[in-house]
Amino acid sequence: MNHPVSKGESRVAGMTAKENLRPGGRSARVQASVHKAVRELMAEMSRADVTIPLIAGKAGVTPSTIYRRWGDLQELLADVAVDRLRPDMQPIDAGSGKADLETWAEQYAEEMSSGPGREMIRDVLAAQAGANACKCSEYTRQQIDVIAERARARGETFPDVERVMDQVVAPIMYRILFGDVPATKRVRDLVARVISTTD
Amino acid sequence: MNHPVSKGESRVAGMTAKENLRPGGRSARVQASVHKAVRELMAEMSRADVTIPLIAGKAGVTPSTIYRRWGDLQELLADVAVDRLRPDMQPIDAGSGKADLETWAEQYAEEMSSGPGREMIRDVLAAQAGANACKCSEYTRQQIDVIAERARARGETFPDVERVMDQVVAPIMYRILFGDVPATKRVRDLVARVISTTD
DNA sequence: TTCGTAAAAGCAAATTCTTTGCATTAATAG
DNA sequence: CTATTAATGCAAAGAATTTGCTTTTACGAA
Repeated sequence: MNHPVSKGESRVAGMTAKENLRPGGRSARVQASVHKAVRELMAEMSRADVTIPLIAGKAGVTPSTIYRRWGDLQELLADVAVDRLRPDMQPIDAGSGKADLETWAEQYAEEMSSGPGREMIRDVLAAQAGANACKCSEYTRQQIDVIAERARARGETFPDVERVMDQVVAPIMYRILFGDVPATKRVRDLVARVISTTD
Repeated sequence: MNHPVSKGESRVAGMTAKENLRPGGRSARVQASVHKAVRELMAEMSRADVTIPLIAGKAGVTPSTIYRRWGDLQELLADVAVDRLRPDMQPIDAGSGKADLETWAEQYAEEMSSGPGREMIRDVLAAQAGANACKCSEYTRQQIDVIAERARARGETFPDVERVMDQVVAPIMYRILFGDVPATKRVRDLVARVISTTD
């Protein structure tokens, strides 16, 4: 009922010490091994069968360490999921703002509607801490921002980022979350509409 | 790992028996008392403190009954949440399709972004069974359908229901889920746009 | 470097939740 | 009314969670 829980990093510190030169302090090492254990376990078994004692065993820490740092399984899974949802590359340059957005949106829809994608989103949204969810939409916003900047640099008009969030990202995510899997055609239509109604 | 779980009603049956004339069979009674217990407990304490043994005690059943019927707390909470998310009335008639939609959307945004609203949505989405989430968007679709039919009966043009889902409902829900609370003005703008771009 | 301090981790016992087999009760069909 | 099937109660066994206390580790200061 009262977790010290400092989420993610606990203090990546300056580390003047002898050993420990590489990554971070002990906290960082524990976090890394726990995250790794979670990813591996999620890959080899059903999410319903992953438990904290299991994770702890695989990560080489005690369960109480995990309970104290993350509070419960939900929060830990959300923490790991957010990590995995961070884009690992810039949006592909397809020649024009519209093509860029189309390419990006199709990939986004595909990744997010995949089995693992849905699970990660669920994990993020299921957690109490809303911060993780915020981070996710922030990642998305940044990607779109890159596309928008690129378009403007080319001298094209491009809709406001928030407009894109409302008219492209939101519908895709809504349908993924509430049952439908958005078809490619639908995604293209969303992009076409937001581009064509750009003020 | 292997729940008989027949979700909701198990068979509201014909009940020829002497007693039991009113609601349904034993199953229905148990479901009702468990749902009631959940609602009451959620009202009087933090969601994190609500446990199955607690619910069972308040509902006058044994924990194993709940485990066998619902599988786990998540599923039970989702089941209760869906119930509470079912609209209890038709959308208000505000004179025109646009006004109807505006009125409905503002109320929807307010209810869903409230504390209890967010919790219910989270509960629904966190559950494994996707059926509950589907039901939710189905409720919404039906409400909009009523508004659309009314508008057409008046001879107005009104956007396709799926367009409204994409351009009004989805953005509202996305922002609620991923951090923002949509302001009234934003909701009005969404409605204005979907109405003004009706083919 | 060495020492002191504070945060984090280990350990283990106590508690609470979850699962399961078996007995019992209730609802339905015949 | 009786047989059958499904659902619940009960209680023991198994896991997970919580917690107090000890030990380790990282970091700052002397």
